[in-house]
Order: sequence, then structure tokens, then C-alpha cells
Amino acid sequence: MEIPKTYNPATTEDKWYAYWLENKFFASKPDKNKEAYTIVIPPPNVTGVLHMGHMLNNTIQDVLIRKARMQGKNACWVPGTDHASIATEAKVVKMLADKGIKKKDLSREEFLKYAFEWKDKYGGIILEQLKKLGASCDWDRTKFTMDEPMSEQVIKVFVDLYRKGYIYRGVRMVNWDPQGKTALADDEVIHRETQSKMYYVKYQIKSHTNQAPPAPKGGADDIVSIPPLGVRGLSAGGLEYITIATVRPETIMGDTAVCVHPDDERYKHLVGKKCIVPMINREIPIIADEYIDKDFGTGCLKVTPAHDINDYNLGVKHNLQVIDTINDDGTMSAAAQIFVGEDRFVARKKVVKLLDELGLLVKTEDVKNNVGYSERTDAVVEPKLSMQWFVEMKKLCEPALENVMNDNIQLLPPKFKNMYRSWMENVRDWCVSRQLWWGQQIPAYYTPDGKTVVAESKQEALNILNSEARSYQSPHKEDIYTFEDLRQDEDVLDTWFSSALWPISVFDGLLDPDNEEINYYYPTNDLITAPEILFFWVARMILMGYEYRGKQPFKNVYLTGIVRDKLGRKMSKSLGNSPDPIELMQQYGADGVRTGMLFSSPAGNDLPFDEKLCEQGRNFSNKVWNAFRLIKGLSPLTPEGGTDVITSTPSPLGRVGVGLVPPSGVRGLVGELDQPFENEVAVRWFSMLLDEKIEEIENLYAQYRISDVLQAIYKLVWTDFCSWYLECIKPEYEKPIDSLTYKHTIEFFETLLKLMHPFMPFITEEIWQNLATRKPNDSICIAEYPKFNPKKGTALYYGLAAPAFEIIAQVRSFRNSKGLSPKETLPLFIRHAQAIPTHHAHIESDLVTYWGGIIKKLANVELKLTAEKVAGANSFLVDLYECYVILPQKLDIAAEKLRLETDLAYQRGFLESVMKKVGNEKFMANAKPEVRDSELKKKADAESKIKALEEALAGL
RNA sequence: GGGAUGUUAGCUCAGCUGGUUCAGAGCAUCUGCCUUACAAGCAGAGGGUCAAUGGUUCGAACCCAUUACGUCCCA
Repeated sequence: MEIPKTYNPATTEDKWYAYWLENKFFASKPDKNKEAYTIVIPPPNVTGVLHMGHMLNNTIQDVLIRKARMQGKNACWVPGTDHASIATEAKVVKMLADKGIKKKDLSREEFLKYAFEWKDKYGGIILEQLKKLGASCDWDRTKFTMDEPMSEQVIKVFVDLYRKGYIYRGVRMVNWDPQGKTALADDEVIHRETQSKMYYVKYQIKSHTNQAPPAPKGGADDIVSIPPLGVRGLSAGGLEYITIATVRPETIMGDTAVCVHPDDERYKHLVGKKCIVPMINREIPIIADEYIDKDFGTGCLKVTPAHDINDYNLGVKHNLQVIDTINDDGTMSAAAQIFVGEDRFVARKKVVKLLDELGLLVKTEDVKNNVGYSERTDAVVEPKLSMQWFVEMKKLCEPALENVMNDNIQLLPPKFKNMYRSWMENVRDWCVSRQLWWGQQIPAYYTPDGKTVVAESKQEALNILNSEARSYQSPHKEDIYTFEDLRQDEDVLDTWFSSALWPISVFDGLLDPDNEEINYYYPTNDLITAPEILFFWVARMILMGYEYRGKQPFKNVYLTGIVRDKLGRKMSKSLGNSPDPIELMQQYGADGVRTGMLFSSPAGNDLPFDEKLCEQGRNFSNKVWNAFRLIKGLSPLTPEGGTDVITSTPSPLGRVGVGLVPPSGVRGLVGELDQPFENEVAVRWFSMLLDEKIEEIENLYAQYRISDVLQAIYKLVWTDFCSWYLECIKPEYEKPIDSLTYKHTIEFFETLLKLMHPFMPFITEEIWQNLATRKPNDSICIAEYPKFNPKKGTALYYGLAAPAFEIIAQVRSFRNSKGLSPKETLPLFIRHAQAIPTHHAHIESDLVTYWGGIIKKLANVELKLTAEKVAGANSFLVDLYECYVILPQKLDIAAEKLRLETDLAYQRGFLESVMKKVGNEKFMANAKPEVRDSELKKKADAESKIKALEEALAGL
């Protein structure tokens, strides 16, 4: 049967993935005799579909885990998904809305039922897509952050942290997302420079103090309503005004002071007086504080403690009233008195119009300012005071900071340490409550008489309350509180709170902290994630890791870059600039896309993605495929010997790749050939090269230079193996190959396949299965990864490979430039340029002895040694070998002269630069001896070359 | 505004503790080839004042300073 000329991934990928799963190659169980190598997946959102970022991230994880598995480690890659409370709840709400169902008409239980249905339907998509990529996860371990045992662990930790005093409830200014109707953590707010308007508004100064309207008392809910005055009267002449500048005029109704700098001469006289809030005519004090920037705006700040964090702090300092004029949904509240129920942005327009009508709007200016947007809903974030749960971070962060700074946990690349430190040193308490239903409901219970209990269950809460009550009131033996009395906090926990436990909770390390799995797999080895969530997620995992295991959750954090399009924009759904990964894999094969992603993505660098990279990956697959075709076609038998390399015997696996069957091997051959010497040289050379490269690749892996590993493999396979080695040993058409070379070639190829496997799992499996007879249920993915053997000293033939190849290339170049066919055999003479010391007497013949056969074959020359210069020939210099090619055309003396002169000029220039050093006393005195010696050698070599070139020129 | 970090071939990037294995790789480009593994290919070739300026040094892509431009983080 024919092997197709091009590799077709479609016919192999699903087949081998199914085979891997059937044989449970990716499954891991604790095994004390084996070293564990563990990765926990950054759990993708259940709402998500696979995007290019996942592709990059998961390919890197798969490369690392597959290599570890082949190296005999107990490789465990734990997959799973994240419940992503805000994003998922938003999707479910929308889905329900499309069905005509409103969330507020549903009970919590009903809503969660819908949400789980939605999750069951769509939540697994992304994991299925990862299988297409070839991800070798242990799928039996798949976790979801809201699975019962996962949630239980979250609750347990919340209660524990509360009891340790790390969790508290308090009124805080939070970032409110009026669309998602929930508080956001600071880092869920994206600040973008936005074109805004600065409004300059006049506030009237109150001239006498006896007519102050009653100041509202208490909280925001009981603001006394003040009817707007006959506003026209205010603009009458003779009144004094103070002008403030604001970008948020709709918050004017919530103002409770105007603040100036104490040293500001313009306003000094006003401090202590009162002014009147426009439109609603409430009196507020004019205060002074050094916080004010005299040069910003008018130097007067309107203070709205309910709607700005800085104003809030001022309010606390000066004991100001707080009036919350905005509802949870972003509309104006009753406390605003005017435009009640209008959206804040509509209200802004109306306020501006009204101010203008009242003659209080002095001017407007265009300004650029930073506006916070919700990461999830993109709504403008509203600073809002509300009751939230917080985690006190300061102390928890200490080990998390220390162990990153001392490299117990290594960030790759390390440049992220700085960023990490500045964040950890200035950490703020973490707001962990979210006003949503999708997530772990906060285990806090409230009694009708205002008590709060945090407990793992309602029953536990009840027990605590009642036993406390009994101890206070000893006569009472019966329970005071009943089940019905307790009301659980409505809010759920921030999703990151559960993600923070991920490396522990996937092994059930919190409910059963001494179980075999957590003890075996934790700490995990490598975490692969994006720098954007270094703080959101990585830092929090680290601090939880130290708090609950006393150890780091992982040893290395590999930070990938952002996948960008050709224009440098981040790939995103909204921009529509991201290719569909599934389509890409159909087009180029999963292996092609995997290699494409990794060709150019050093750790921490962004990946400017171009489909061309996938094309390059696909071409590489094809190259490997064709090497396979060549090797498969090699036969160590003479055709007359009855070669039957390709038969129709069924494979023992019952899954025959492209209808091929492994050859019967090299035993019992008829008509075996002796190994020609040039094949022996090629085999020995490649064998040494392979060892060298395996070592190099191992070193690159150790530094997590994954991109460089791939490039090294690429070059080794394409250039060294295909272009040089295979061309060296390839027999003439339909001629057999000697069995020794054949055997080595198969071995080399197999080693290369193993090196490639972590990057290109599918094609390597397909070829590996067809290259030789395999045991049943065997796979390259569990084959032993190549180890490098220490070198047995430098062999002469090895060092001579480079000049030999250079000579071949030079001859080809001559041929090319003269338009000669490669089929035409040319005479080539080689002579050594230097007067040779006796112990090197054979050096020139060594090159020819070892490599002569190969030079003859690949350059198609008739090779002769010469002691004399060859007149009338084209000459070139490789190292110190003078080579002369005789071409059928007459030598073009002028061109040859020019070429030699150019070369000579370069060599003379080079010699000059070397002489500068050698002739410099300070250099000779200061430079290291090895540097000095190498310079002296360069000098000698250059002199020899110059001499040779001069002679060649003279000979023309 | 403060801090971090970067600028090397048309593109994407290597380049370790300063010294011709220091100016490199892959892709792209150009030239010639449908040569029995591969045109998704083969064989060659041409591309760079290492952002700019100044300094340290016998010697700088590399160390220092300033500037320009870019990216990221924080205010």
C-alpha cells in the first residue's frame, strides 16, 4: 500500500486520542516508588469556549507533562472548570430573559437549578476542545469549583479564616457594578482613559446663618426631603459664590461639604461658612484640608462621601454626613430628591441642563480622565458604600511575598517579581462577597435580634447560638433560637476565593488534610498561567497554600504572554480578531497548531500570532512524514532477496495507521550488504550530534525555554537529520541499504520522534506505531525519553563534519551560480594551506579519508588531493583547506580575481583588528590567558589565509 | 506623575559573567531546480552603524548616564 505524499492529520488524531484514553495512559495514582510531577490546570470558565490564549497555555502544559511522563515520572495533570460567578450568572440571566423569565421572579433554588442545567449543557465544551488539542489530562480527576466537595472546602476555609480573625464584615467603599449588581474587587476594575467633560458649577455662599435648613440625620435612608426653592431667586445679583469643578455633576445632590486647601488665599475667608447645594438647596459646610490640590480645577472640591473613595475618607476625617443618592441599579435614589429613578448618565445630562437654566453652570471643559469599568460587564463602576465581607490580607501575604522573593517559588521570567512585590507590599483587604446567587453562599447566619454567626452549616450555627445563650442565661435549658430564626447571608463568595484553594482542593486537602493524594501530589510542580492573573489568582493560591499546607502550592510559575493579532491587538471575541482554534486545527492539524503556537513564544513575551506559524507547523509535520516515507521505503534487502517491507499483515494493535505494517526488522536477511565506510562516518557523526543535542535540549527545558527547545528540535530534524544525514546514507534509487545503517537510522528516527512527541503527539504516535512492531497497548507517550550519554572524547571525524559540509555547500554554490546541473560530476582538488607540523601530517587526508566519500556523493565531485596549487581553477578556502573546482567553462579571471580580492580585504581587515589587540601591551597584560591564546591563534590562521589568497591571486 | 521593562535583518526573536564559535536563528525575500521521501519541497544567495548621544575600558550589542519611542504596573 502507498503511503500518502502528504500527512493527513484528520485520519490520525481522533484515532490516537481515543487509543490513549482507552489505555488510560494519562491516569495517575499515587505511587511512592515514582517521583510525582503535577500540574493543575488553570480552570477555564464554564462559560468559555477555547480561545488562542487557552491554546498556548494548554499546549505548554501538555508539553511539560508529556515529557515528564516519558521520563518515567508519575505525571498528573488535573483538569477542571471554574464556576465564574459573575460571568456565568450574567449568561444564565440572559438565557432566562430570552425565555421571558425574570431572575427576580425566581427563588434562589429555582435559579440555581436553571444555572446548573446551563452548566451541564455548556460547561464541558472547553474540556472537549482541549482533547482535540491532544491535552493529556487525567480526565477521571476533572473537577468543577462548585462540585459538592469543592464547595465544602471553600466553606470550611471561610469559617476557619473567620475564626482565626482574618475575615470581617464592614461598611466599605466598594467598586459597584450597577449592571451585574455586585461589588467588584479592585483588580476586577479596568481603568481606561476616557474623554469626559469637566463642569464648573457655582455654589452660593450662605450669607447669614439663621436660616439653615434642618440637617438630615442618620443614614442615607432617612434624608429629609427638601423641596427645590424658587431657583430664580438665587441668581439675583449681589450674592457670593464659590465655583467647583466636577466630572460627575449628577452626584451634586449627595454633596455634604465643599473643601478647599487651608493655605489657599482665594478661599481662606470662606472656611467655616456654609454654602448651598444647587438645585436642592441644602446647606453644607465649607471645610479645609491639605488633601486638596490647589492647582486642580478651581481648587475647590465638592465632597460626596457616598460616591467617591477620596471624598469618603475626607468625610470620615471631618465627620461629614453621607448621602447615598444612587440606587444599586445605577438610578437616582429618593435621597437625590430630583431625577429620582433616572439612570445616573441620564441624570447627568438633566442636571447639567438644569444647572445651566439656573445660571449656575460657569463653563464646561473637555478632559481626559481615568474611568473604572467592570471587567465582566463593562459597566462604569460606581464607588458605593455597602456592607461586605473582607479578608484581612496583611499577615496572610507575608509568607506569600517572602517565598517568591527568595525563589522558593520561581516566577518565570523573573522580571515579574518586582510587580509581584509591589502588589503584595501594598495589598488591600480583599472584598470577597458578591451580590449573586451562582457560587458558594456565604456561611454567615443572622438572628432576628441582630446576632451574626459564621458556621459551616445552619445546624452548626444554631448549636453555637443556643449554647452561647445557655451559658449567658443559665436557668434556661431549652433552645432560644430555632431553625426558622436563622437567615443566611444572601451573598456568595468571590470566585477567586474558591480558585485560591484549587491546588489543594482538587486533592481534597482541606476536608481530609492528611490523605494520600494531597501528601503525594502537593506541592505541585509547575503552574502555567497569564501574568494578568498573577494577583487575582497566583498570589492568592500561594497565600492559601502556606496557610493551609504550610508549603508552596507549586515550585514554578510559567507566565505566558498575551496572544495578539498582527496589529498587536489582544485577541478578543468583541474585536472578532481571533481565529477559531478548532478550525485552525482542522486546517493545519493539532500538531501543526501546537508547534505554530510555540515557535515564537518565550516565557512572558506576548505572542504575535500569525496563521503562517501554523503553516510552518504543518509543513514541519509533513517533513517528518516524508522522512518516514523515505525510511519506510529503505530496504536492507536486495530486491531479488524478496523484499516485502510493505505487506498486508494486520497490525497486532488492530489499529493500522495508514495501512502499514512494521517491517520485520533486520534479522535473517538475505543478501545483506556490508556497511560502506561513508555510511559508518555518517552514522557515527549523527550519533554524536544527537547526544550533544539531547543534552542541549535538556538544558533548555531546565530553563523553561520551551520555544528554544522546539527550535532546536526543528533544526535537528530538518537540517541535520533530513538534509544531511538522510542524504548521506540514502542509497541510489531502488538500491538496498546495508542492514547496520538501516538499523541505526531507525533508531535515530525513533529517538527524534520521542524528542518531538511532547510537541507533536499525534504524528509521532502514528509514525512510531508504524515504524516497528510494537507490543500490544504500547505507545510513544509512555516510551522512555532519550537520555544523553556522556561523550567519549572528541572524535576527529566529528570535528571535520563542519568543513566537509562547508565544502559541499561551496561546490553547490559554484554549480548554482554557473547554472550547472547537479548531475554533472566536477573535479575537486583539496590542499591544506598551512605548513603542517609533523604530528598533524595527516590532517588533510583525514578530512578526505573520513568525509571524502560523502563529499563525493553530496557534491557530486571527483575528489583528488593535491600538494600543489591548481592553476586555472575556481578556488575557495574552507578553514585552511584550499579547494579547487574545475568547471567546464573557462575560468572567468576577472570575476575570480574580484572574489579573491574581496576575501583578502576582509582577512586583512580581520588581521588588523587582531593585531590591535595582540600589539597592545595592556591587552597582553590584562586579558585572560585563554583569550590571549585564542587571539594568537586567530592571528596565525588569518596570516595563513592571507598567504593562501595572495598566492592564489598571483597564480591567476 | 512614580516604578518596572524593552528597542538587534522586512517580521518574530536568540545573543550567559564585556574579547571572531559576536553580529546569529526561524520565517519572509531573491536565484536556480517538478533531481524517484517531501514544490507543504530541494540547492544556493542577499539582508543589520545592535534606537540615539556621551562615558567607562586595551576592547562595548552587552557596563554607566542622558534622550527618543514602545509596553506593563501603580497613582
